[in-house]
Amino acid sequence: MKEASIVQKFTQDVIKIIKAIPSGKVMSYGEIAKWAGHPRNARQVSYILHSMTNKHELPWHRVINSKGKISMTGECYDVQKGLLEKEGIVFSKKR
DNA sequence: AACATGACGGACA
DNA sequence: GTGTCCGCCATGT
Repeated sequence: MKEASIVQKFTQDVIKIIKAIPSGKVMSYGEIAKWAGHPRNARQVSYILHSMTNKHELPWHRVINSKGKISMTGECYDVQKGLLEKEGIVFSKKR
């Protein structure tokens, strides 16, 4: 009875996809958004992660941008890099 | 309702 | 391959 449920449909879908990411793999926001049925909502995917990270155990560290690198603003970048390396993931050292 | 913001993506120089 | 600009769209004020 809440239209919000429809909006969260996108959120739930994104969460399910991210949780389905296998170890040693990474997905870009655009890819996830496209699989969720909203190929232009890459930005919203990042927004969802911000909202869910502390409520769901999402491997958000496996979610990166299309450039194959982490974008985040802040120290979290270092945390992600460490987690990714622990998963066996390596990306361009430049930038 | 309108404006500003943002863990992005793609195109262009 | 790197740097810069524009566009997409939900969320917050």
